[in-house]
Amino acid sequence: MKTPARRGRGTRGLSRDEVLDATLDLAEERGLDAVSMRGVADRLGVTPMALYRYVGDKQGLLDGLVERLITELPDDDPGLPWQDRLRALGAGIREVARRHPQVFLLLFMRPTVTEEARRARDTVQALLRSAGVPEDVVPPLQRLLDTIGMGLAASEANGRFSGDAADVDRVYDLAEDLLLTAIERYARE
Amino acid sequence: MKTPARRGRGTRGLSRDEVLDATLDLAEERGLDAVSMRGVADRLGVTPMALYRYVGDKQGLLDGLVERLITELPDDDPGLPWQDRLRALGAGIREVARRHPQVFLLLFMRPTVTEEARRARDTVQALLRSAGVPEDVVPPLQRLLDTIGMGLAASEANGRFSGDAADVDRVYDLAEDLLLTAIERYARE
DNA sequence: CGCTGTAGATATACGCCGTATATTAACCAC
DNA sequence: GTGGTTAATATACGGCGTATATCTACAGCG
Repeated sequence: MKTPARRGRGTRGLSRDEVLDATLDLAEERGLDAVSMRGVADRLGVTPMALYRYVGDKQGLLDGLVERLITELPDDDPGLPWQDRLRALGAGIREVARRHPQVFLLLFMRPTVTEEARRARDTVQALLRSAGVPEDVVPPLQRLLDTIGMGLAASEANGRFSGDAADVDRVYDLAEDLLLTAIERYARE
Repeated sequence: MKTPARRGRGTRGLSRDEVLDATLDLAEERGLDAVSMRGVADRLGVTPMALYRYVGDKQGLLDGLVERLITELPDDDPGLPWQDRLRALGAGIREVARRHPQVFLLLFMRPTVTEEARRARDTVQALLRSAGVPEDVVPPLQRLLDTIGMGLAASEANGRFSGDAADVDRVYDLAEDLLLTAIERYARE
């Protein structure tokens, strides 16, 4: 047995998924500031430079993190009434933001280009269509919806809403009310 | 003349305002990543350690930056109709975000505690009151307003809205429409 | 005027970061 | 086996935040 450790020199054993798993764990445990090439590599029992093959560079690592965040969102169930689907989506976003407060902010910095992001966008647009929103309003309204959901979740998770939990809930209730009536109004026209 | 340079060793010549001015300039010219203790110090012709007396540490520097961002918002004119005041505020936020895209994201990470932030919050609340929004709805609605404005501005300035300018404008129009009718609805009750 | 305490700056150094470059070791096809 | 390729390591560089120690110009006081 020449390779006592799990991975020898030229052995292919690492993978992009493994790297991102470790990164997400690290971010959850010790915050985004603790996410460094060296930190992730240590957690994998590997040299920092080994990561570059799989994520390109540090920015690529963060992009991968964002990608993962989106996949943590709950699946949409098109069978439900659109109101319930909207609420479920909101709750999902809120939970993801709570789990990864600082990482969540990265969502504001990247355009919707990855496959996962596209899928999430299409989900919301399908939801709006099934609510009866006319086609030309769907794209901008989807963007507005995204922004409000992400903005609220980011604010709460990062402590910008400093009051007690009940106050924060009121803001969410208000947003929900506002959005539901807006969608209904556009659907009626 | 023993002190050829403007600031000799023990001369008191630096100030917190001077430091933050230089920081904001640097951030605008070369982005947030270029904002480092060394970078700011260089721009002031000073040693990095000299900054610590005025801003505490790097986080304090960034907090000061956020504070400055808020003061860049346009002044509110209570004489105007509340609809116009709301639009002016939105345009102001949008412009600040455009000028300092990355710095703007820091707003999501800090609670509303500084004097400047409090003033901005009170402005929005006063606006809502003068629109006739009942007292118990004012605080949560103000938070929602803030979040939507900041979320849209942050998204646009950081490139999350990838489409052309007309598409982005449509989102803002939609938000404005949505908020105006919502405020009117709450004011009527 | 000289003395001294102190405030405001510098000098130096440490450990961490991202990553460019060069090297090495395991595997594959022939 | 042997050569080429792939996936890892080793090393090094410049920049970062900042702890610590030092220095120096001034203020207050006799």
